[in-house]
Amino acid sequence: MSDLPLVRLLSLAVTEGLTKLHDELTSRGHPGFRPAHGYALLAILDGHDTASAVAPRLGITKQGAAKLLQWLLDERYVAHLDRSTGDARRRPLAVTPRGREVVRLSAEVQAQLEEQWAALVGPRRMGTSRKVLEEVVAASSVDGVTRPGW
Amino acid sequence: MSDLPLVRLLSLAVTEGLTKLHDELTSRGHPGFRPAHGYALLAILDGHDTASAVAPRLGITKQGAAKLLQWLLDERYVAHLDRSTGDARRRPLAVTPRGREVVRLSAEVQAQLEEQWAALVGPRRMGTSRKVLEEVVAASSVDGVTRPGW
DNA sequence: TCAGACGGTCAACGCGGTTGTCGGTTGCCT
DNA sequence: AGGCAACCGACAACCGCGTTGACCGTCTGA
Repeated sequence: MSDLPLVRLLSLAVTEGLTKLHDELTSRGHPGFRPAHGYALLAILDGHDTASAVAPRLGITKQGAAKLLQWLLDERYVAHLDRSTGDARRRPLAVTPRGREVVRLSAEVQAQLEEQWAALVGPRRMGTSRKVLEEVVAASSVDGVTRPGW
Repeated sequence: MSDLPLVRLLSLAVTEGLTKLHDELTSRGHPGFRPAHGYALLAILDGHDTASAVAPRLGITKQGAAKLLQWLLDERYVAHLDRSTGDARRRPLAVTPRGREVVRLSAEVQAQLEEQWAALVGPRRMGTSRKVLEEVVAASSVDGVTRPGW
C-alpha cells in the first residue's frame, strides 16, 4: 500500500531492529552498548586484537578505534593481555567472559526478532526475504567494512 | 549461507542503498545532501513549513531543525515565504523547484535501485521482500518519526 | 489586560569521530 | 654494527551534528 521508497523502507526496518536490540541489551545489563562496540568485539575475536588492527575493520581511524576500545576496557568487555613476550609496541586485547556474553546475547535477541517477524508474515516469506537480502548484499560492493562514508 | 544476524543484514542492505543514493545525488548536482534533508523537505511539502513544525517530524529539537533548515536555505532547496499577513513570529518556508527536483530524483534513484535488485533476485521474490518489510514496519511501533533515540 | 504559551535565534556544550603530532619499538637493509 | 623507514599507541586540537539553556518578540485566552 504505502509505496515507501526502498531505502526509507529498509531504514525503518533497521531502526525497528536496532531499537529492539538496544533496549534488550540495556535491560539485560549492557547499557550504552552500541553497534560499533559489537563489531569491535567480533574483530577482536577474529584475531584483530589491537587498535590498529580493529580500526580498518570498522572503517575508522586508529585514534577513533582507540577511544572505542577504551570504553570497552572501562566497561570490562575486553582486557589487556599480558605483554611479557613479543612486540613491545602492541597492547593486545582479549574479550572477557562479559564480552562473549554480550555477543551471544546480541545474536540471541536478533534470532528472536527474526522469529517474531516470521510469525507475523509467515516463515516461508520471512525466509525468502532473508535470502533476497543476503543475495543483494553479497552482490554489493560493501565488504567487511562496517561503516560507510556518507 | 552466511548466517548473518538479522539486524546486521538489514544494516548492510541499507548501507548499500544509502551509499548508492548519496553517490547518485552528489554526481547529479546535490553534494552534501543527507537523508535528514530529504525528510525535512517532505515535511515542508506536507505543510509543516516552520522549524518548530519540522522538528518533531524529524525527532530533533527546534534548534537542530533550524540549523538543518538554514543549510537547505543556503543551498536554495527552500526559500522564505512572504510574511505580509498572519502571525509575525512565524517564518514560513516553501520548497523551491530545486528542492522538488532533489525529492523527485531521490525517489527515482530508489526506484531504479529496486529494479536492479529485482533483476538480480527475481521480481517476484523482490516483491515478496518489499511486502514483508512493509508489514513488519507497519506492525512496529515506529511511526512517522524519522530518527530514533538509540 | 496581562500571564503564559509559542516561534525563532544565540551561545555553550557533548559526543563521536577526525587530523596532526609525538615518543618509543621494530625490522630491514647496508 | 648502525641507521632509518614503518609501525604502535597516546595526546591535543578540531569539526559536524545535535543538545540544553537562555532570551526576545508575538500571540492568545481567561
